[in-house]
Amino acid sequence: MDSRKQRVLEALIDDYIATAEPVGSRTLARKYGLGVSSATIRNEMADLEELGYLEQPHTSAGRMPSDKGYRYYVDEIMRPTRLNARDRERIRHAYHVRVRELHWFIHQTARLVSELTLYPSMVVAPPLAQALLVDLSFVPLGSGTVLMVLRTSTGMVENQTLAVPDEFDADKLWALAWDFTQEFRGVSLDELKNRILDPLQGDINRYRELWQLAFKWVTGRDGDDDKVSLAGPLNILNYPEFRDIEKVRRVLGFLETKTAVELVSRYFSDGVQVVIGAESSLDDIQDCSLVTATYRLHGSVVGHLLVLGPKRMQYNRVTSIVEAVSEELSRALHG
Amino acid sequence: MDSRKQRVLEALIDDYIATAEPVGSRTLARKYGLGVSSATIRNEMADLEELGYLEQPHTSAGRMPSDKGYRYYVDEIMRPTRLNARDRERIRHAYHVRVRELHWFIHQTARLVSELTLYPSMVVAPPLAQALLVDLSFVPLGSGTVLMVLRTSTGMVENQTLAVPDEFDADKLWALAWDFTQEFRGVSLDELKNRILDPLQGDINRYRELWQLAFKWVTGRDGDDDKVSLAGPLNILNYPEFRDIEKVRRVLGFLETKTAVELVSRYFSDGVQVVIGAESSLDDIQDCSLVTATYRLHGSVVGHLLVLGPKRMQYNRVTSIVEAVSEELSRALHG
DNA sequence: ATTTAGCACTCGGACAACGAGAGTGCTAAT
DNA sequence: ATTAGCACTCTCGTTGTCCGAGTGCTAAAT
Repeated sequence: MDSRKQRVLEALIDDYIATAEPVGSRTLARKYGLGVSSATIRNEMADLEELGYLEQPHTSAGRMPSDKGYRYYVDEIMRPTRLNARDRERIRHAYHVRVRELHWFIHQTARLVSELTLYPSMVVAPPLAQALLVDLSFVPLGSGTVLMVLRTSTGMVENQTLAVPDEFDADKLWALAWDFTQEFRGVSLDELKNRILDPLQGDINRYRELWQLAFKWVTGRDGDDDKVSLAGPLNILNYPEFRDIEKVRRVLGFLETKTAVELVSRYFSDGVQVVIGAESSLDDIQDCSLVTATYRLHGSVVGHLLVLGPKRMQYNRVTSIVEAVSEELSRALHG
Repeated sequence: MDSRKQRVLEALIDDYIATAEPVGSRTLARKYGLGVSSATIRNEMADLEELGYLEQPHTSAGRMPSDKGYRYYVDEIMRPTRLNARDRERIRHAYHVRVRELHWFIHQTARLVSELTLYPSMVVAPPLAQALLVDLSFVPLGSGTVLMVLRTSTGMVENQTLAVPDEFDADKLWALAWDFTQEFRGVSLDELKNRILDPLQGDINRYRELWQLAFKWVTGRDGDDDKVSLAGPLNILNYPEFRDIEKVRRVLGFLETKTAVELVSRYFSDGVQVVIGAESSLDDIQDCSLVTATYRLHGSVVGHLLVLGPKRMQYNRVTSIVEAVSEELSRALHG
């Protein structure tokens, strides 16, 4: 792979990304200043194909990048672009608000990323199972309902209104929450699940039912509702590779069922990762690429951020965006 | 419109609903026991077309119902079907849970309806603007954050975590919430917006900033986030009329932007309503029908429920489902 | 030893011609 | 009033043809 081959590959991928059409030698010679004739390029292309970087949909068509070609492009050729001032500003100011709710951050981030990239984007919240319980409190709302508020070490504040069997006054509830917190502070929700619910003694006994409700609620929080925020799914309809309704169904279905959560935990390591086509080994998104990044809370990786698009994705722009946003998000969560 | 025409129209619509193909006279004569020959039916069909109930995509095709035809079918011909035991059970048990969160009910309902009908479904929560403030409370979460909890007369419990300027202890917060509640109880959020924020005096003055935050939060709640729950949008991909990506984009876009909220308030009256095609005068869903219903809280209508599908919708089944669910939901909210 | 011009070849897509099939409307017979 | 029969119309799928884009190869040029 000499440097001219690289330049040919780069030009071809750039063109294919822009047009979604197989690229021929003539086009390449004309539009990109490669300084050689189309015949020479033809030879180079034949070589690149033999090496596995390009493929041909059929004999007399131009060539398009293979997964391996994209991989080489992403790893070796592509240089990160600097985002324009407008986008940088947008990212910088995205989190300047009073709201401190983790869900809000997640949601906001997904929207921001999908609007900047024009691809669908998902943000995965810190997995609750690994979070440690910080405290639990109850807020009496009257008429037999109570608001339970759970705080965890990942900064999540989850809450839910429940119907409770008896009326409780504020003091009783306060005492109960206190006891609960004392009992379980610092325990991970995952581990909590395996705790046997001690038969309660003494004073506490009267609150058994509420205690049990709380326990059940706290440990039952891993239904992945709300843990993932999806934005801009319809963006994929703008790309010609999704003209086929079956593909749309697969991809949107994939996004909707949030299989991505599981997937993303596989590309867990820090930093920006690119997954191209079949590399994900997920049938539904064989024709897609993903760009993922992690974000941090107090220095440790707690969640992921993900962009899904056609393989013909603007990798350099997307990776830049994803990197900038994940950094800004980590910074915002820290403060 | 004699009774035989009615029967022909009914058979034709039933067939068209089942097949999505224009129906010819021969098919009608063969599959439905109308007791007359295809020639007779042909004459009837010609009449029905002249009356505006049917239309022909082109000369030598069968016929399909026009909007007017569907309208007649819905209003005059169709008889409600009794749901099967399984579905009835499903609806009856849908709300047997301890969770008392309005959002949960909304979400659950949307899912239930879309799964039963196999069409996309939306549920619109009670408009906050018209709700009256019942009370506001603050829960200190430590490290400069506070959870604000708002209760309204529509049973909504909204809450949000905010970063606050100073540390507050529980007593101060309690006092502040008490004052806030005293000041504004019974005021609708809409009206509250027009209240001038009295310059605070005396003791309260110290909390000015938190007070303002709370006020801003309470009155700023009508961004329609969360007010609408959408389920099963991808169901439309199962119907052949949405083979075309442009239509899909329009309809999913319509659902995503939640224009439906505004639309639905126009069909506000109680009970189950059917809107067919152009009747909605919304370009994006010209090829769709909607079935809407209202649900009640303590006897008065507070929200809506909506199913969107192709005009070729199973009107009788959908109306039955929507009716049963909205009743069950009202019942559940009442308790 | 590379590069390039030239040329024959291949393949898909667009287009027209065509026939089959479905369905109609009309007329005449029942 | 109904129905059988028939000519007519229109769509859709198939087939054949042509065109253009693009290739690979060979031979000439640098």
